[in-house]
Amino acid sequence: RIEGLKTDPDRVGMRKMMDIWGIGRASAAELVYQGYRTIDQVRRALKEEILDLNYHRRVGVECYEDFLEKMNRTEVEAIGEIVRKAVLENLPKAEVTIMGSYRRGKQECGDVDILITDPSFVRETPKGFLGRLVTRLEKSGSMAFHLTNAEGLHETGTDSSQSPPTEESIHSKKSAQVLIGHNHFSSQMYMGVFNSPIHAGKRRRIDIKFYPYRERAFAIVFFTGNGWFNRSMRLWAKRVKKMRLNDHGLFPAGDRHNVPTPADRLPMEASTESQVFDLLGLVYKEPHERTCFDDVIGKDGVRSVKFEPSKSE
DNA sequence: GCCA
DNA sequence: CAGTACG
DNA sequence: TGGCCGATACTG
Repeated sequence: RIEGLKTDPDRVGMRKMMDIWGIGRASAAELVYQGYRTIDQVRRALKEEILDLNYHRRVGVECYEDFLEKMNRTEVEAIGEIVRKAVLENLPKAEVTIMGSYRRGKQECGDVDILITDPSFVRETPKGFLGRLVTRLEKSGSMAFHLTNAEGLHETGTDSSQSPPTEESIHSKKSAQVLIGHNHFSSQMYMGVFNSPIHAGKRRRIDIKFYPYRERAFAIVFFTGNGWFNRSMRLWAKRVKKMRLNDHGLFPAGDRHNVPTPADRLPMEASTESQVFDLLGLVYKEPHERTCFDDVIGKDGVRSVKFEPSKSE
């Protein structure tokens, strides 16, 4: 099925299918192979039960147009404010900040990214907080759909609050992944759909993440982006500094013996973005300057970057 | 699909 | 595990 | 032309 689908209509169809949240290359190719090239064809097939999609994808289809629409900063701020209030009700000392393209100063934003930290939670996050937060937002009518099941989210398995996309269930499977290997950093992340407080009926994508206070500098860098800037920065960290960067910290690259569990190998400490750049020997860039791969520049040096592919290992 |  | 997502 | 981040996080 990866064969002769090279015609233009197929390319266009692929494009459209991939515009559905939750549909990537593989699934789009499959849909096109099955003859679906427009959102209306998908909706019709869904209604006639000729086609079946999982819950998250049904939400994606349901909100297709809304998700392709951009928001202005005022709307993003309005949504951020609603979330901030809800957070402060329970954690009065929490810091709630709008990240993503909004923080980079863009006039038009595709979604709302919210970072939550609290000086009271230095190395952990309040268990189940995000789930409870979202449940409250749901009760007050702000949440339209959930795209992840944050722990602490209205337990009762299949909930009735979600009506729209053909009902079914969302049973949360307590995957046996609770072994080692997980729980390393203990952050909380949530992805969902918010009812616009500005444009009635419009649904907006929202991501909310709660990080331990001591990880905040790294979390801020990550959540500010943009994506290419992050990738470039991580590549620099690995190739030039022999370290590994992610949203939880900057760590010395582990050897093969060392098998250091993230918990064991202590990360470099940083409490501000500037410190993260310093640790990496990079010229500090304001959020609005982080627009592409080449915006990552070494302090003492001209080279934008071309960090050698370090042939070995 | 993006970019060196 | 593959697929998708986030920046 | 050929690589391409994250010991990412989540779902099924």
